[in-house]
Amino acid sequence: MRILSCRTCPRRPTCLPAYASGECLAAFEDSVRQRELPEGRALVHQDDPFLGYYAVRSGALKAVVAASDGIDGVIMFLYPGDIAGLGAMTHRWPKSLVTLGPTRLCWIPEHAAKRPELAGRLTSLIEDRLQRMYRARIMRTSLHSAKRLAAFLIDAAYRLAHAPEAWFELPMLQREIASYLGLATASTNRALRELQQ
Amino acid sequence: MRILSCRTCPRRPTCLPAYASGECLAAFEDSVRQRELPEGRALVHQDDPFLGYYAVRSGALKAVVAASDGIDGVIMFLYPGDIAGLGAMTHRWPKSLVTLGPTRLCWIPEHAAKRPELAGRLTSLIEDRLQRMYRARIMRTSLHSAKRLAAFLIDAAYRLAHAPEAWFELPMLQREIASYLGLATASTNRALRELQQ
DNA sequence: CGCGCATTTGATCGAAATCAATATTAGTGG
DNA sequence: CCACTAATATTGATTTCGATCAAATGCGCG
Repeated sequence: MRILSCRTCPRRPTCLPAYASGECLAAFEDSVRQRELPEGRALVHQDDPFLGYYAVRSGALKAVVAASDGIDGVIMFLYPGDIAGLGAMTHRWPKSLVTLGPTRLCWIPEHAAKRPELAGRLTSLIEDRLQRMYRARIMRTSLHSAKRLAAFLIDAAYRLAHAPEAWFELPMLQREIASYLGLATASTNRALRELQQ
Repeated sequence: MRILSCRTCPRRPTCLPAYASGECLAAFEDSVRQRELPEGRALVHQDDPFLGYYAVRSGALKAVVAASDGIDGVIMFLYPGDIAGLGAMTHRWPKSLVTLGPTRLCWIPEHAAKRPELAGRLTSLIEDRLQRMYRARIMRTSLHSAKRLAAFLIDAAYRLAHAPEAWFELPMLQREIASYLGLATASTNRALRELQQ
């Protein structure tokens, strides 16, 4: 009996085997391994050797980089449906990944992702990521704190609220949002309550 | 007689066919087309359909995006050896590309870049781009104006000064640097002369 | 309960935006 | 080759935003 099934996985549309089927999908499923982590654990550390991708099934993670001068910053958040490792495969992990809560993941070994049938899909996932970074970049350089935060929240809502609920929970701390947005925690807080009116 | 030869191209190490040889390289060369543009021309416009990559042989370009509210910003600069289109291929060009001076390019049609022998190379180019964006992102959120400008200049020097000269020319205007760094033109200017001492 | 951590809030300060005015450069046509 | 023009660069004065510092409040947990 197979513990894990991509066939029935609700996140398949955003995952690597989105369009895979038949033999290819079966082989893929067999090489994927599930993993579960509690809050505050490092899934990978910066400069760890890259061995495979991780697909987020539930929970969330932050990507943290330590800059040269000791400043460390949150450069992105990974939500369910996201794939970690898209910028790492050639060499090493460029950032650490830390869980923001209990998190379930699928580990996709590199050889499974590199199947020729999936090459196009992998490329398009990386491109999507690149485009998302472009958009995030504009928002971060051209908007002031309140609007910047608003843009962050809209993005988070879009990616976190899978059910069309009227509310959703943010898995990260305000200080982590602040680091991500390049603001002080105090400013972030003020912007937040300003938006709450 | 072949007008264009990747074999002898000094930029091949950073280009798509870096490690290609023999038959593959010959076929690649045959499908590439050269193109030359004067200053201030748009190579592609935002949302144009994507038909292929462009490798910069000489000159430079800026990548400009028009945000929703009319603000347009310079997202990146392309220097000789860079490849344009790494974030576009699935759909459309996410940004406009405008020459900053007379610029020579190689157009690489999509089918040529998608040759299976080059798949790995293409992926690693996209990853390099992604990593560069990560690094640029840290620098932009964690540094103040003078250091931010310094980081930009170091990057530009590294990518522009192919001959180990003691100086090099920046192909873009100060206002474009300002847009790229998310500063006012006045602040950029002040930071520049502060660095000049 | 009390400790540690996160959030909230206030007061102050500084960096950079903005506004505004010149200087410099480049480009154009006479 | 020289006005004339437009665009860019430079510089100063002022203001605004957000960082920083500091203190208080709230909260979860052993």
